[in-house]
Amino acid sequence: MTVKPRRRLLDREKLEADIVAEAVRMFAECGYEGTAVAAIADNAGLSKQNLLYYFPTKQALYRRVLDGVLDDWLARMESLADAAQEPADLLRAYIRAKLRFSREQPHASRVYALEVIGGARLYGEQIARRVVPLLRKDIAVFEGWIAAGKIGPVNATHLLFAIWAMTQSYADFAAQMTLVLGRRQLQKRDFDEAEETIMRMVLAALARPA
Amino acid sequence: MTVKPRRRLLDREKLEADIVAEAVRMFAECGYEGTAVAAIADNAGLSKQNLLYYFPTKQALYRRVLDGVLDDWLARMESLADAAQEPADLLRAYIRAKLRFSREQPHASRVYALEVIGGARLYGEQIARRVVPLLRKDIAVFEGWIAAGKIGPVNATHLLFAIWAMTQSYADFAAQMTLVLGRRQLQKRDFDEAEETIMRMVLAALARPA
DNA sequence: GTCTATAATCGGATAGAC
DNA sequence: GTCTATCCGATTATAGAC
Repeated sequence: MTVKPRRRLLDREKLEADIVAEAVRMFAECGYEGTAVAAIADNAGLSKQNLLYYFPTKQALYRRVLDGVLDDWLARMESLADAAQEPADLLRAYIRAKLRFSREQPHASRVYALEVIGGARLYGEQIARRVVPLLRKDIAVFEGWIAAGKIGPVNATHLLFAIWAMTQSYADFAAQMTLVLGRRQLQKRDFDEAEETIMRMVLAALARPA
Repeated sequence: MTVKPRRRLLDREKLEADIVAEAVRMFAECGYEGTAVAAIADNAGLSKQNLLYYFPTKQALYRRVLDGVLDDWLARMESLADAAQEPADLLRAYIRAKLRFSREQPHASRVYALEVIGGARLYGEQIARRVVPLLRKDIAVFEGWIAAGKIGPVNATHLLFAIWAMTQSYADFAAQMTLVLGRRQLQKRDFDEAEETIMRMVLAALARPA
């Protein structure tokens, strides 16, 4: 009596997860309007009509995709800000986590970027609710360090924008980077070198004036 | 005999420029697939059929838009790399020019970013032909400085990626930045602070080891 | 839950008169 | 060059049988 519904629930969750995974990939590659629900369904192995049974509208699926993107990203990042570590250690962990997300979930990064570039019309409220407070908190942490004299008087807001931009671009601009590097795709080595270069820039910028 | 055609040519150029300007705005806000030719035509003050007389297909218009984006951007940037200035001066001019482009032509920046994020399917060849050689040349300039001992041994490729990412993001991620800053749109002051912060990071990273 | 069928609309593109 | 009219494929979404 309780076993069967539980079993079915898991099946359904698995199916929905498959659909969402395929939707992430397609929205990232073709954009929201450029992606046909039928194409997502095909690649996920079910009919368009059946997909629309699980997700009543394309917008609902899209929101669900972005929910998942934020869930994953926030789970990786939230644990960082409240640690009472040294600035250099915390920043390395932060940059490493964000770069790792760009490497492991490039489609997720790109779907988010596409939404923001388009003015966050469909998902701006969630960004304001879930992302912005976190960014503000990070900025406050930086400013706390400055006030405590742990780092030099850098502009905390733009420092965070810079870290975000540099790490994000290894997902969003990978196509251009591979052209410059002459590779088919970015390698682990590229991300290691990115981390080192970004860390060098950030740490150097934080130095206290002599 | 020569006057009339000349006059008409100018009219046509002006009309096409208007169409392209409107197309840039719409492609940036809605993406390629999300933009209807009819909407561009409406906003430019002519009929869809008439627009398709000037630009035979939507793709042709899109390519023309990106041609214009690159023309503008390259004209602003190309003059920088061959100057035999000091690294710090040249980098400030470079970062300033790129930030200025993000500020004055945010739509152009975003159309380009959308194309790259989508894998540069429609315009990759042109990027490979017109952009990549320039980026490689910039990287070579950095490496020349390192070899000459003018700057420390930074990774030139990733340094350029970082500069590109940081400056580009003030167009592409403006929607998120305004949410964080609590402003309706980015101000000149924000770009000044961005320039200062980015310059600080880049210059600090270039310092020779003691 | 899955299938067949279909509604309803929109999009890019063309034909041909003026 | 511009207009009216129209084609035709694709797309989201729904109805209803099984």
